[in-house]
Parts: sequence; structure tokens; C-alpha cells
Amino acid sequence: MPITDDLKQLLCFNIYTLNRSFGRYYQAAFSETGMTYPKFVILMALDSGGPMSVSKLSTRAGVEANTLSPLLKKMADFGAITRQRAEEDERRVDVAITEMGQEVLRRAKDVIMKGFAELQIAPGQMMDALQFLEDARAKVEDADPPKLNFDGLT
Amino acid sequence: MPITDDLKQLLCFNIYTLNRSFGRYYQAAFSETGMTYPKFVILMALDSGGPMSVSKLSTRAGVEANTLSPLLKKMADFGAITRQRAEEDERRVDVAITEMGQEVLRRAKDVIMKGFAELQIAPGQMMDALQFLEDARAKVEDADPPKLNFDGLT
DNA sequence: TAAATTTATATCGTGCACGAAGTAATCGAA
DNA sequence: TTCGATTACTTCGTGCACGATATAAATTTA
Repeated sequence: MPITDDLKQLLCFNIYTLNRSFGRYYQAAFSETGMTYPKFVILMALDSGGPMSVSKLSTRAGVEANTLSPLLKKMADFGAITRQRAEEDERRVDVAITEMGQEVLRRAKDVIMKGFAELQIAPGQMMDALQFLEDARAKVEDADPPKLNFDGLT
Repeated sequence: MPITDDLKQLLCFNIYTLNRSFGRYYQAAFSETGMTYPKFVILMALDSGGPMSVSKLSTRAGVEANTLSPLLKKMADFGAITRQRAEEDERRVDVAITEMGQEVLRRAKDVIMKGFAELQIAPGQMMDALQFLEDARAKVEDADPPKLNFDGLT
């Protein structure tokens, strides 16, 4: 038995574990290309939404702007996206996917879809799961965390 | 609508997103204590399994040994665990939770359980979800990833 | 037994991810 | 208008997480 029974009953643990499994999976799939899963998400959000500001992209991709900044810089250096200060508002940086970025995205999407197909999960079951995960996310976002306290720790 | 429709349909994206929601939740709950979610997992695995080697703990907690090493060092410095070279086999390091570690774990578990209760998820639905996640994890682990290829990228 | 292999940890380099703090541009209220 | 918010982005510090590599002890093999 690889994993503690207690932990197995926790939603957060199963999410944590499956997330890292996906991470290793995509790391293996993308290795030697410089592509990563977070970059894939960014390209997806950018491709479907057209050019947009960093903060807009941050919202769409569900990633904090300070996480995005260095990623965008690397992706621009690679040539998958462009970054440009907006004329009307010099604070804003507009980001757009390039032709090359779209080709990268097509290929990456292919890998993702092939991986998905391999999972062989019934569509109905998948729908339920996605709904469950989305509900759980909303609830976790809304909840306000109880505070852990180390007072009087011997 | 915060997030791309395309992405919403992907299991990996929903997992990725929910995992980070949990991460922020526990970071808020644990802040100012030095406790983190990965450390909680380690304490859980250690507490329920008794003293064990790093590699055994690595398997039980589902975390690579090289990730564990620095975490264990910090946790030992804090006093939550002990680390000791095994007599019989000098390669091995045996790890054990201390009394204080158990108290830390009790309090952390309390926070986790309170957070769980807040989610208000029906037990049957939760069972289904846990089963689904475990199945998915096993499938992802077994799958061998198709390789992304950047040949001839303009 | 000596050398080659395997095993158990640790170290290193890279890549997110986050909160906090910094900077610069714009907005808004007195 | 002017000067204190607010906004948009960036930088910084910390903490996993992983593969690759290093190191050292034990085991196997020749």
C-alpha cells in the first residue's frame, strides 16, 4: 500500500497527488521543447481570447500576474507571443499570440488530447467530475480558512 | 467569465486550478506557523506509519525523496521529527515524529477537517469523486506520454 | 577479496506559484 | 490643478517539485 489510508480520504490530498501525476506526465511529454503545462494554459487563454492585457490574461488563465510576468518574458523571447506597452495607457502591457505560438499550441493541444483519450473515461463520468471539481473550487475560494495556532507548543 | 471555455473542459486544468485553490487556502490557514501542506502530508504519513526510512516515507507520502530531504531537515530543526542514521545500514536515515510533531499534527488536522466540513459536500458524492480521482491518477501514472515535437517550427 | 553494481540519501539546477513590496502611470477629489 | 489614491505590472524572497547527478554504503559478481 503506497499511501496512508487517512490521507486517501482527503479531497485535497487526492487533488494534490493527481496534479503532480499530470505534472510529471506533461513534463515527460514536453521535455526538450521548453514547453510546460503552465505555458500551455497561457497560450490557450491567449489564443481563444485574442490580444489582451497581462491582468486580463491573469484572470482568464487563473494565474497571478506576478507568476505570469517572467513566463511571458520567456515566451516572448522564444517567439510564441508578443508583448507591447499600450499607447493609451502606458501602465498596460498587451500580450498576443504569434503565428508560431499558434503552431506550438496546435501541437501541444494534440499531445494533451491524445493523453486525454488514453484515460478512457466515460463522458458522463467526466462531466460529473468536472462539475464536482468546479463546485469544489468555488467553495474553497469562498471559504475563509481557520487559523492554525502554535501557541504553547512544547 | 473568468476562465476559457476550452480549458474548462480539461480534467488536468480543473485539477491544476483546484490544487492551487487548496494551496492558497492552506497557506492562509498555516501562515505564521511555518507549517505547509506538504509538511502536513509528511507528518500524516509518518504518524500513521511509525518510524521509517526516507524512501519508505517517500513512497507513503507520494513525494520524491529529493523533495523530502530538505523538508525533513527543516522539520527536524523545528523539532517536529527526528532523523537518525540506521546502525545496521549506514545509508539509511530513519525518520520519526516527535511528541511535539504529534501536537502540531493534531492542530493542523483540526484545521484541515474544519476546512473540509465547510465544503458541505454530500458523502456519496465525495466517495465517487475520490474514487474517480484515484482511478484517474492510476491511469495517468500508467500512460506513456506522446512526445511533443518542435521540428520545423518557423 | 576486489571490482562492478545496486541502493539510500543528498545536492544541484530549473521552473512554477504565491504574498509582499516596488515603480510608474492614471485617476479623482479637494 | 495638485497631490493622494488606485491601477498595472514587475521584482523579490520563499517554498515546493522534479530530473539529473553526486556520494557513500552495501551487495553481488567475477
